[in-house]
Amino acid sequence: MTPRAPRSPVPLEICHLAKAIEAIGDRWTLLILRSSLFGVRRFDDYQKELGVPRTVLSGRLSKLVKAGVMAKQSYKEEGKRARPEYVLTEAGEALRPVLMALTQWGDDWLSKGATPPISFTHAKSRQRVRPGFVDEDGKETTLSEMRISLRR
Amino acid sequence: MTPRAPRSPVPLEICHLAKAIEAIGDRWTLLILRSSLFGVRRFDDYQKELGVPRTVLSGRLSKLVKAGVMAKQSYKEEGKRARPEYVLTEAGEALRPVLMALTQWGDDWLSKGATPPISFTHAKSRQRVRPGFVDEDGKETTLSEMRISLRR
DNA sequence: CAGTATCCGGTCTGATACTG
DNA sequence: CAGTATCAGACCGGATACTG
Repeated sequence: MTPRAPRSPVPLEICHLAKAIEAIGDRWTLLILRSSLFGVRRFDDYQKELGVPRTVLSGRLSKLVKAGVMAKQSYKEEGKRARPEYVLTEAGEALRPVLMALTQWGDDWLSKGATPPISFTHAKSRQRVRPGFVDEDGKETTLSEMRISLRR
Repeated sequence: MTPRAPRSPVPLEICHLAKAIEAIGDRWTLLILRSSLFGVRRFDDYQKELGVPRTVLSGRLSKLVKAGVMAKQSYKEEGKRARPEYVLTEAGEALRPVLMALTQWGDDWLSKGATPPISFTHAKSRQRVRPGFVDEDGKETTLSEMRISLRR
């Protein structure tokens, strides 16, 4: 276990985790990202699904666009006029594993015995897959095999 | 890419990701968890490191204890009197991979070319490790090989 | 140290209405 | 549909003070 420390080895101001928390670490933003990872793209669809106040939604989407996590685009369905949509950028899509890991944490620790409503398996082998860490060859590295290095 | 959908396939009320966001998805809570994963345990140490208002810190720690993510204990150093400390439970410790994944997301997308202040490598091979998904044999499964199943 | 209490100005939340 | 406007109330941020 981690020994007691009066403070973290990485100062807050240069910590990339702290920056990530600053960018997406609030309730509505995380819920918006959840919806968009499920394919929701339109303003009113977010609003209806989450029940988020429209003003707040507007602000959060702008912030996500400015942060480069989402992009505002136009799409056009046949015979209908163009409408805006908010889609994940590559950076946003890269959050999928993070939120999947958080989903499984919820499965494991927040739901007393309930069968998860969504589960992740390997398409062919049907084995359950879980979040972990892999090296460049795709082999798992456990926390105890891992070395955490601080830049001086 | 995920097709456009008017709403998520999993209703919010039963979504374990939504529950996880409810439990730990706010700025201060995430920052507290960051510190505690680095070994911070005492009230004033959190307060000094994060600059969080004492009232807010008090509330967040209580909430985390109630949620089973942290525990309030006593510890005693030699020759000093006992003091409280807030430590991660097993559930809290299980968040380490989630926040490590978020850290790497920050490395990859939030910091224009800056060398990460903290990095994760395999202790022996010295290869960089990244977050991913593994099956029961510890072999990586990519997102495209993965099957996402919904419970009916 | 480890909190709780208080105060104040600001932002966020939530509800509803209005517009292109 | 996709927003902006408005408004009351809650919560937050920051400061400071007080207690065991």
